[in-house]
Amino acid sequence: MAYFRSETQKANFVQLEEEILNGWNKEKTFERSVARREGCEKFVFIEGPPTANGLPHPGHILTRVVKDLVLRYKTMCGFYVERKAGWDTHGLPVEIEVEKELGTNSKHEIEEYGIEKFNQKCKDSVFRYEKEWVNATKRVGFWIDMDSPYITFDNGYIESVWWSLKEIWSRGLLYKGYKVVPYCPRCETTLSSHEVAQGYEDVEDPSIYVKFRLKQEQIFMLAWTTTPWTLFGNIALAVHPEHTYVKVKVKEEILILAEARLDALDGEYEIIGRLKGKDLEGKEYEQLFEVPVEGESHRVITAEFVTLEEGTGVVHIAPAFGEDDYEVCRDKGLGFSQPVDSKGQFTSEIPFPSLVGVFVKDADKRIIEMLEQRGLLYKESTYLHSYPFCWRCGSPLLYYARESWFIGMKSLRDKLIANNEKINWYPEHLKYGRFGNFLENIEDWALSRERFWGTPLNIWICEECGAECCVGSIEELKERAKGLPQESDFDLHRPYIDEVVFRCDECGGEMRRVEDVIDCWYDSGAAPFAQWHYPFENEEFKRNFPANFITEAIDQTRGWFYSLLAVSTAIFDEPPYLNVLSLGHILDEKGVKMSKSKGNVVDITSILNTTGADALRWYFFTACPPWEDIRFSELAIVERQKKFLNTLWNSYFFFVTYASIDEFNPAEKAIAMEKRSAMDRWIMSRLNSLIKEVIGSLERFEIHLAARRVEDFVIDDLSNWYIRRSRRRFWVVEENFDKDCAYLTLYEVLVALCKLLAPFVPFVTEHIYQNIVRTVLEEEQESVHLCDYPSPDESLIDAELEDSMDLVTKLVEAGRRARSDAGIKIRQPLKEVVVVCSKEKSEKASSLVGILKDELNVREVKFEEKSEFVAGERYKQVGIDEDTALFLDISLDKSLIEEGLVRDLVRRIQGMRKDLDLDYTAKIEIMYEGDEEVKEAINRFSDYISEETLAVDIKEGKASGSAKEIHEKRWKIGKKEVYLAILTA
RNA sequence: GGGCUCGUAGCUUAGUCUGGUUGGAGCGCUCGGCUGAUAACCGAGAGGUCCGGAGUUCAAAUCUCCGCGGGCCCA
Repeated sequence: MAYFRSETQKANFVQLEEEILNGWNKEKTFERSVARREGCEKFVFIEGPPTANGLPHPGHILTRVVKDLVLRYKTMCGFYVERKAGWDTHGLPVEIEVEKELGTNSKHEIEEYGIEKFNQKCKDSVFRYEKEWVNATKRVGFWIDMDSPYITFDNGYIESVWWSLKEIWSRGLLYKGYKVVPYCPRCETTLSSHEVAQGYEDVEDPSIYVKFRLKQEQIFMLAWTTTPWTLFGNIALAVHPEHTYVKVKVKEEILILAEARLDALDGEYEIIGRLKGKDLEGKEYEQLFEVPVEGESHRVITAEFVTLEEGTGVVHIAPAFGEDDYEVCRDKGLGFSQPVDSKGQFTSEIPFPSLVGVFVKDADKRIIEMLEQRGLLYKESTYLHSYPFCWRCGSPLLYYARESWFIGMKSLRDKLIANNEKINWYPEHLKYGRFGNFLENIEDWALSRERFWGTPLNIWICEECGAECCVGSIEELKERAKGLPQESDFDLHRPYIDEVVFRCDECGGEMRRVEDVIDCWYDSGAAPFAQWHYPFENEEFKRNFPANFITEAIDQTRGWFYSLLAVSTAIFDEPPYLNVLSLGHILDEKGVKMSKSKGNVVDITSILNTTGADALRWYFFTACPPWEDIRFSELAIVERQKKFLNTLWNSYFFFVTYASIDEFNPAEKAIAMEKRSAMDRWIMSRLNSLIKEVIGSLERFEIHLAARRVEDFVIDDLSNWYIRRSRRRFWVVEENFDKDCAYLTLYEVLVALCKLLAPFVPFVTEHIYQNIVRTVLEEEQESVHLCDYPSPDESLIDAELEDSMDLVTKLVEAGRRARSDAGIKIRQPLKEVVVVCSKEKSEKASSLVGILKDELNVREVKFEEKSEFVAGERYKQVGIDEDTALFLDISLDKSLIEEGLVRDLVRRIQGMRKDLDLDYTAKIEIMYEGDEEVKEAINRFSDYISEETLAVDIKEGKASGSAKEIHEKRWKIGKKEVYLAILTA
């Protein structure tokens, strides 16, 4: 009875994977793999939540399989690895998708449409492609709990976020300020940096040099700008404290500018004085236009950001229209002026009635004219630079100061840096590179968004006295807001929350919520605790913090990787994760980023349906280091499958085919390793060396090295050497010890390989495991994914033996080359090969001499020392290294020729068996016709021929009759004509 | 425009941190061999300005600087 199910030589991976998926589903294998480790040391993972309002992209799939590999590996290593899925559901990108659908173009239109309806649409849209996400996730084998995911729009999640914001607020870190943000005056909305990045275009803007007259002196500061309209908001002029400035006489006027920027002047000038920038500090100048200003203004200040690359070294500062401008004015305690409204039009604050209500960019020309008239324009030209435009409507964006709520990250800078110290980054350069630099220069977090679909900012302000109150829980909300429905399903989103009004504790006035929602990056940054509804439900969070591992693509460095660290540092002063793997992106075949607009996004689903998930996974793992960009190639996926998965399959196929024939049962055999052959000990040694390397690489997230090592092992060591060299041992008909050793060794290697590869290619390994383990060893785990990861058995690693095999391989290669050079095919037996080498080497190789003999098809292998061997003419020589060479005796005699002829005949008969697709065990009869030499050779070697070809009878003559099936062919072997026929029942 | 990163045969890549034999593989190509040996395998061959330039050094794919190109982030 055969113990193993027989297989087809060609695997149908797609079908196999679907069967395995069904099996896992039925057996609850994932759940059991997690549960089995309950109580063990935890390996905490946080899923970076995707948004399901679009289809999953190849990059998402890559991230998912890398996560899966690591989590499966850690589970098999004995860790308790829970995996909670998550969905990111808030934010501007969601709103924009809905706006597209509704055809709205501004906030105003949304309000008209109704916030309630709009938010409902947003909520509906975020799971539009949930099914596709779930299917793709399952199909690629990513084991994650999608039945109880965390969802950022859930009340419980929002409540945790609120709690955390209140923590921050009560420490005085959540404050209201102004932020200069890119703003579309037509859509009346701020844009995210991502949107802004999409809209840069090269444009020509005016370039003007403006003269600012110093008070009490007939001297002008010369400043340069490309945005004349911002001059109405001018508050200060900035110079660099250390650079040299010059007073120059031009015609009748005295101008001040940086010495290094004298090029900016036209015509003749005379330098009449030099001074440092800091010497100019505090000088007051006359306002260009009479615009009301709150606070101090119109004096010269110093700033490090002033450069000498363009302009005059004197920078016009308008805090309402520039981020640097705003910050420097704030730092120096200067005032503020905002003569532009939210539509980008001048307000009545400016002293020119004809410009009131005019769009700022349209006013440039007239402003220049007015300067000219007042004699304040030094010169005018145009300037080509890149400027951002609204990606939706094409309007030029304005940098515009808006009221905004901030988290004071700057004051947490040292803590952020200290916490980053505790994190291992893969690749390492990010730690102090991109990420570290970012932390060094960290800015306060602009948290609020003047939008609709997001976690509402939980701050209420008294309309009477301005008192602030931050609500940290639903409980607190209900307490404060009389008349709020007490049922628990009150939706915390806008617009409902907007209607909740408090009574002010201070003055009894009405408190209303700040209308903003918060940046959705804060939502996902809160995932470590909010996914467990901490602190309202405590236990899970405490066991799951900090996380051991997160991984996402490189673009998350300043995204989620940062928001996690920022939130966690602000609230717990702990790093939220200890290891972070940053993945590269997937580019198309030409190395260009995949994007919808370019239409070069690959359809992963079709690859999964035609080639399979294991092949895709293996490609991702082997293609390059995980942190580098992959040039995606569908052809390469198929190639790797052919190369690796097919070879693995064929090794397995070879085993089950012969193990079935021989009714081999591993449960009944136990043979100590030292009793097995050198070949067996060698492959086991290689296997254990491999296990060691794979574990080492995986611990460093060098997934590509681990995978490539296994691939080399399977193809070179196992298939092309061990199995090829050992196959005759399996063909022996009768029971014998050596055959048992071979079966047992191959079996053990395959089982270990299954476990080793299970995290990489979970489907095919499960399939193989089910057939070769579960069928015979019932006490074993029911799934390969429930097994322990292999650990290397050092006692089986024999470095010396591996060395010797290396040497033999080299000798074989040399021998084959010698044959090739001499034009003698391998089927032709030769008399001897002489290896000239050191004594040390010959001792090494001597135990493996049988392999050499067989591979090179020679009757004898001799070892000689260099000094003692003189090669005759009949030897073909091939050098190996300085003191090693191989000499092949290429002389032929009658018996060698005859033996060669016999092997040729056997080869033909085997070919004919294959033509008929005969069963491996089917017996045949042979009939032949040929000359005397053929007849003699066949007679002399009839036993050998019968054994090799499973012939029960060999007769001379032509086949005829109808009792048997006849397959006949005429062959030319060398110069001889031979007729061969095989007869089968 | 700035920061980080990658650039090695037609393609995919190892080697770069830690400078030192003749820069290794695989796919593809040419020739030969082998096959109850798997869309496989073996041997040989063609194919490299190691992105370009400069520098450091006895010696540079490797270290430094300046460019060019791709990618990401930021403006």
